[in-house]
Amino acid sequence: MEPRAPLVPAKGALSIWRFPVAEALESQIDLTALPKEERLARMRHSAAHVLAEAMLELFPDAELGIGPPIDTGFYYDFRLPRALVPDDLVWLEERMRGSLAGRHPFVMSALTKDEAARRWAGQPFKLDLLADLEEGAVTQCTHAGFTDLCRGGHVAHTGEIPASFKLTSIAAAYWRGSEKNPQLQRVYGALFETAEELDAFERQLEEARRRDHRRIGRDLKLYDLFDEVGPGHVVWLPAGATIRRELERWIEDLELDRGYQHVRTPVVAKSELYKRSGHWDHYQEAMYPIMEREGEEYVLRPMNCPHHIMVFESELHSYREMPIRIAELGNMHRWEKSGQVSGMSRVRIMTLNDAHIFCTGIEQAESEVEGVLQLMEEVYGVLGLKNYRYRLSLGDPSDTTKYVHNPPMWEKGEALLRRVLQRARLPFHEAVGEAAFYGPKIDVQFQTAAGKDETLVTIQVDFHLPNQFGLEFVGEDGERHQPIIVHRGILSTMERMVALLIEEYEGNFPLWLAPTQAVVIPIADRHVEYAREVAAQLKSHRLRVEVDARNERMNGKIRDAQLRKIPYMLVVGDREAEAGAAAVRVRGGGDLGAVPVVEIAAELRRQRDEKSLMLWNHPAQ
RNA sequence: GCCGACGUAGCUCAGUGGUAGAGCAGCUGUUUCGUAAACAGCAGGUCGUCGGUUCGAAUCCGACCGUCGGCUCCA
Repeated sequence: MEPRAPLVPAKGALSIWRFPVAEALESQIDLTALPKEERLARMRHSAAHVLAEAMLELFPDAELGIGPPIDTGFYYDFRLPRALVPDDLVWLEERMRGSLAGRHPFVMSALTKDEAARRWAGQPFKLDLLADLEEGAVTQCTHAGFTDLCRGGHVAHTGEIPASFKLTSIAAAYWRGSEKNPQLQRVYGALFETAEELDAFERQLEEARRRDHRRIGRDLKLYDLFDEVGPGHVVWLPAGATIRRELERWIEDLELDRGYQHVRTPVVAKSELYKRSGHWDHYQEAMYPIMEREGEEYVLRPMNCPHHIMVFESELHSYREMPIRIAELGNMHRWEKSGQVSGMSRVRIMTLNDAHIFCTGIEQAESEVEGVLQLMEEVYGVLGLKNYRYRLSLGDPSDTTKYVHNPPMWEKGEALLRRVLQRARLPFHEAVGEAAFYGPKIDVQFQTAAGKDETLVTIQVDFHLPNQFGLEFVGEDGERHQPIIVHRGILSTMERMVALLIEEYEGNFPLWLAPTQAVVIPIADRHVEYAREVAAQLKSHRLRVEVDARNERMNGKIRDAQLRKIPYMLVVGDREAEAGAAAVRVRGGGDLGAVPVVEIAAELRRQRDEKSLMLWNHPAQ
C-alpha cells in the first residue's frame, strides 16, 4: 500500500500568514513571481476581506473577528444580530463575485495606536487585537470602501482573487479559541487557484464521506449505537467483534514475545485510588460520576495506570526482575462532553491496548521507549498504515492547573524522549501543552479520512505516579529505589483503531481481518451440498467461510458478496463439483477460474498467516 | 459543554395543517440460473420523547433526548 496523502488537510492549520510591515505596505505585488503557497495565502486572505465586505452589507452592525487563510481556503469570524442560514451564504457569495468583478485595489495604510483606537472604537474584537500590537506595527487595509484592521498579505486588487471559490459552511467558533470568550459565527470558504483544483477538493470531500467509518460500519454491520445504551457506548456486532478479536490476539502475542505479562484488573475502583494517583485533581470532569453505596465512593476507571501500579505493588521487586512490563486490554470510561462523541473514533467507554513498564532508572526507561517505538513500527508496517507523524508532547510550565508542578521531573522526561527520537532518526515536531498531566509523551499522530489529526500511539515517561504511590524496588546496592514508569499504547483503543482501519481500507479488510473471508456460491440448488463440503473443508483450516444458499441467482449473490466486501467468492457448479474445485473470484478483481479446493485452502491460509495486504495477486483494496 | 442544522419502516429518502408513502432489506411462493440486482405477493411506522396551539398536528410552538457540522477538549 502506498502512503496516502491526507484526503482533506486539517481545517485549523494556518498557512504562511506573516508579512513584515514594510512588505505589507507594498501594493505592487507580482503574484506570478511568488511561491504557490504564498500566492494562495494572499488570494485566500483577500477573499476573506471580500467576504467581510459583503457581510457588512448584509449586517451593517456586524462585529468583525479575524479572517485568515487556511489550507483549503479561508474563514472569517463575525458577531451578528442573528444566526446565519444557508441562503445567506448564497447571497454573500453572489456579492463577493460582484466585488471580484469590480477589480478594487487593496490599499494598505499605517496608523498610530491612538488613531486605530478611535477608528475601531465600535469593533470590540478589533480593539482586543489592537491591544496586542506594538506602536508602529498597526496597519489597515481598504478595498471598495471596506476597511479592515489587518497586517496585510493581499493580492493587488479583487480581480486577482480567482473565481474558483465557494462558501462552504457556517460554524461556531470562540473568540481567540477560548471557550471563556464569546462565541462568534464563522463562515468557511474553499478557494483554489483553478476550477480544477476546487473540483478535486470537492471530490476529496466526497471520497472522505465514502470512507467514513460510521457509514461503512453500518453497511458492513460492524457495530451499532443505541439511544438507550447511551452515546459513545459502542455495541460491537459479530463482524466488528471478529476484527477486534483478530487484532487483540495478534497484539497480545506480539507482547508476549517481548516479555510483557498480561493482567486483568477491575474497571471500578474506590475514588481513593484516583485521589492518590492525582487523577482526581486533574481529570475528574472527564470521569463518570461517583457511585456511592454503604458509605463508600466508587468510580469507573478513566485510566488503567493505578491498577497496574497495584500489580507492581503486590510484592517487593528486585532490580533483577526489571523492567517489568504489565499489559492489559483495559476498559476505560471517560465522560466526553456530549458535543464531541462521534462514531467509534470518539467514545465514552473504550478498550486500550495498554501497558506500564516499570524501569530501574533513566537508562532502562530509555531503552524501553526505544523498544516500544520498534514494536510500534512493526505493528503499523503490518497494518499498512504509513500516514503518521511523531509528536513530542510537552507540558506547559505556565499552566499550573493542568500539569503537576515539578520542573526537574519534566525536564528529565522531555530530555529522555527527545534523545530517543533523535537517536532513532525519526522526524518529529514538538508541541507545548499536549502532555499528560503527569508527564511528557511521544504521540504518533494519524490523519483520518476526514482530515482530522488523531493520536493512536502514545508513549509516556512518568516520574510522578511512582512518587505518588511511593513505589520501590530493591537495587543492586541492597537499598530501596524509586522506579520510573513508561506508559504506552500501541494499537490505541480498539474503537479508534478499528475506526481508522475501516477508513484506511475503505471497508476492504485484508484477509486476516475480514469478518467473512470467503463465501461459497452454489450456482443452482443441486450444488448446495457440494458448496457445504467446500466450506467445511476451508473451515477445518479455521477460515471464516459462509455458504450463500439463498434462493437467488448467482449474479445476485456475487453482487451481495461484493457489497459486503468479502475477499473471495467461490463459485461452484457442475464443473467444479466434478473436479473438486471452485471458481475463485477476487473482491474487486475478476474470475480466476477453477482452482482445486486444497489449493484454495493453502493459498488463503498463507495470506491469512502472513497478514498479507494482497489478495491473490490483487491489492486488498 | 457552546452555536447551528437535522430526527418519518432495519437502511436511503418523499410527504408543510385534513385517513402515513417509495426503493432496498425482510418473509412467502414461482424460477434452478456460469461472474455486480430474476419475477410475484405479503408484512412492516402511536412520524425521536413529552407537553402546548388547533375541530384536526408527521407538518406550527416549547422543553428534553439523540445525530450531524463546527468550536473547545481528547485515546
